[in-house]
Amino acid sequence: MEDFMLITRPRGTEDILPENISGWYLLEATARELSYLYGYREIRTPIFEHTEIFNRGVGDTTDIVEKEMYTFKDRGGRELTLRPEGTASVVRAFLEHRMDAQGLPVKLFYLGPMFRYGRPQAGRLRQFHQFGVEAFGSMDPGLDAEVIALAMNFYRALGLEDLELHLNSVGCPECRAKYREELKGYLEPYLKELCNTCQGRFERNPLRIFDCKSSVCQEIVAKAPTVVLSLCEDCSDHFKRVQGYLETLGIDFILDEHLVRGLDYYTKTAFEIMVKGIGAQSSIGGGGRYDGLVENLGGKSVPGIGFGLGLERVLLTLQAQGKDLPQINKIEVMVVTVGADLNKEAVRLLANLRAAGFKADKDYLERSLKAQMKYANRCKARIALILGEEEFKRGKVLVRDLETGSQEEVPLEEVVDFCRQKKESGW
RNA sequence: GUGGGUGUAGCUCAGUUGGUCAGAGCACCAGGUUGUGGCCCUGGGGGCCGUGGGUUCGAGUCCCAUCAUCCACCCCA
Repeated sequence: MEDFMLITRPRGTEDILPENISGWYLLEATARELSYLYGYREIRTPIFEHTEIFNRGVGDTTDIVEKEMYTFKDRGGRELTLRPEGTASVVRAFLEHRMDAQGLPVKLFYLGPMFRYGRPQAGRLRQFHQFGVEAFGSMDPGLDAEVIALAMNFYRALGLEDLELHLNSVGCPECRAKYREELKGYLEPYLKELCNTCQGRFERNPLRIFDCKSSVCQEIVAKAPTVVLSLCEDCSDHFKRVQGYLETLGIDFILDEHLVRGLDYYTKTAFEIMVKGIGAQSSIGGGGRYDGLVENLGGKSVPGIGFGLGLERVLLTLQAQGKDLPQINKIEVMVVTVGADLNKEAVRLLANLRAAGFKADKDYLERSLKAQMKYANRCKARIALILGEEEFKRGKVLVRDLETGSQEEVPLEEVVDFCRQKKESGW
């Protein structure tokens, strides 16, 4: 192993440093609060699963499965994969624990790291984090709307602006198969004009040609028949009712007939939330219905719907839109000593402050008063409690307000209360 | 997997056609103020100039490779 590897993080991973942690606390807290508000309960599944779960769940013709998974054998020879997304694992857990036996629907949410191997760029990492929800057991289009509303409210709670909700229906296996043939029929005459990748997609997954960014393909596909027109009655009705519920909830959406999600399991409702300003990546979340997935993974036929959204991209968007995040790592009170050895007193006072709920600290480098004050300033402390020889002999402590610069003597035994009062009255 | 840009101090970056080129600002530490932070002044510690080869009397500078990083394609969150 090269030396540099010892202190270099693996490509496409990030250290989240103390100065950047506030945003994560905010996202995680918002996700949890909102989920519970909507009746979703948290589930934590392993970070790796049997590879087969993803092959079967996500679909083995998808890019994710074909070339983006971290797959390895453990010492017992098991084929394992670091999860590239959340849904397959949650469905597996749903089945393994017979969660349907407790009555449907089952509404779950998760928060955690996902892994996909690809060239890193703005908004794309090999280890990234998602917040997602999954709801099992109901075909009600109202549930589709609820899931979408939850996602949109997450962004709104954080103050994000200029989001676009793209909505489509990819139909059920029956009408999709029918549509697939229709689309192929339309594309056939243009086959040679399509870009190389799309020529390959023609047989395997012609719907994905809609996603192609080549202008030639876009032009051809622009006049292609759309999924929506070939939806069966059930799917078409479902789609209309989802839209009706969204309108009821006051959620704007853009009908996007070209929206095709990259995971194979979606049926009927598919959606994606787009935003500008975070580089070439514009999708900060997406999801849809997956009525066949549970059965596919060996369970009974239980419908499901969910979303997954990328927390790094949400953070990038917050930054791009100039939202500042609350600082949670400020020290409130710094205990400072000067003169004779008052360290024991300082330690005692510090303990009392902390017991009273103050974020408090002291110097441990035997630094000068000046250096200690500087440190207090750097820690953004509001108050410096200065223990000086002379005051201490009289049983007093100097309380210095580092923001206003005012300073007064307070009896040692009253100083914690004094700080509390200052804090309660807004310092 | 493909393409392009960039790697010099903890950070942001200067460094002229190869010849004091080891630099600045910020940050850090100390002093000015022998008991008081922020502003100011003075000083200090810190660099295998990403790594390995090559060209040359001489390479931070040119060439090759490699790694890392950023951006884009691809794909998606």
